Amino acid sequence: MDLSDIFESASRSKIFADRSLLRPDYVPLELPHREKMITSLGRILSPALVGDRPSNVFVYGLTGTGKTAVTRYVTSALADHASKMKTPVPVSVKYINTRENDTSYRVLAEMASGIGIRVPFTGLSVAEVRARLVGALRSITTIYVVVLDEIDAMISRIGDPFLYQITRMNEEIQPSQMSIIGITNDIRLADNLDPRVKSSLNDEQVFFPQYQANELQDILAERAKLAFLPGALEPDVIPFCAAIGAREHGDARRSLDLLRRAGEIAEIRGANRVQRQDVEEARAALENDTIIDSIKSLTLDSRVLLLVLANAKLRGKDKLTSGELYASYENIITNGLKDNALTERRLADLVKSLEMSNLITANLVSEGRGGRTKHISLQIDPSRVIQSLADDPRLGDLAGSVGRDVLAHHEDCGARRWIL
DNA sequence: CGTCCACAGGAATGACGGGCGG
DNA sequence: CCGCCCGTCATTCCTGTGGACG
Repeated sequence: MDLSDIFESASRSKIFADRSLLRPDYVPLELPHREKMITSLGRILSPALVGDRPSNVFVYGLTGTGKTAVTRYVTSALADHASKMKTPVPVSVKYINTRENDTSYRVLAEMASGIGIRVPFTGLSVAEVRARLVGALRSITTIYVVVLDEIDAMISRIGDPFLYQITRMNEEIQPSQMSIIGITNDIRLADNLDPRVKSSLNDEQVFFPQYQANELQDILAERAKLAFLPGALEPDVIPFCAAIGAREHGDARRSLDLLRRAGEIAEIRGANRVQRQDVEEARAALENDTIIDSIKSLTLDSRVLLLVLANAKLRGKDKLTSGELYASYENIITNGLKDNALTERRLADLVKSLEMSNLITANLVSEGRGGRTKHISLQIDPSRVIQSLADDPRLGDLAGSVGRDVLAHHEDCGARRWIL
């Protein structure tokens, strides 16, 4: 088979009609079981069409409950409608993901770009960016609806004073007006906010409950109708994907990912139907992907931490204290990897970020006279860690020897010891 | 009931590369 | 090209702390 055959067969899929409909960022035209949220958000924003500033809104709901899709859908419908019917005041809409744009500078820069102002992505002072944004809004007249997605991520990084600053901008940007839609999956976010921010941002709320399994089925079926070729899905595939998503807090994104990945697996298999078995494999593959991806993005120091934890776990010690971890880490680093090990303080931050990416857990414990420390343990299969680190030229040998040593360890119990 | 362990984690500071405006 | 400011990484110095031990 030559290349053109491969490309040819790939372009004539036996499974997918349009794979892009299953991508996570696709905003569908139909959002089943979200009619209520669509109408309430629409009602909240509708004053924009008659030239009034809509209230600020908080949109609550766990991941994969359709917050982002509904908000994007409603805001873009609002903008379309406004431009079509030539409203007295034009309406502009900007969607900003504050996890990707997680500094005040970048958020302000994105806000500026939403009304056509280009700001260099670094180099100016925050105050300067803000001034340009305000100036631009003042020079035109618009109702500017700004969506701040994953706003909890932003607040934990830059804090709510920034949010307060944004809400206060309204006083300076006349004749323009601005509304903020904050999207969060932290249900209790408002409780921890500065009361002033809370009162101005929390005028209106839209809550997104978890999807039930049967609702997820509807969503998947709706999407599958166009994404897959007729008859490409075994009848139990969609219910199975829905069941998995339902079990994980009613997460539609998760279900859709599974469905797409299962389709890809079936396609690679050369089959023309997706089976339940493909979904099983898709689940394992997706899990593996996120682990590999997060390990790949780590620095040498964090990788060594994982390696130490993997080694300990393979030897039956699944918990290390911060002190033990640091000692082993320092040992490896100074034995030829780098000149200087990081300090304990810095390592504490690395541990924290590893914990954030769910690779490890770190529980604060106090053992009286034994002191106060963290019990740190690997959350993933240690062989995965070793496998992922084996192609790091700096760690390959080390990772390999951990693996070999454990093999040897199993063969003749404890005859050899591999010292970290 | 105070001590004291083994850290946690905040604050201040600095080095550094990127990228502006002038 | 300079001076400035940015975000990021890292260090130094520091105060805080849950609970077993004495």
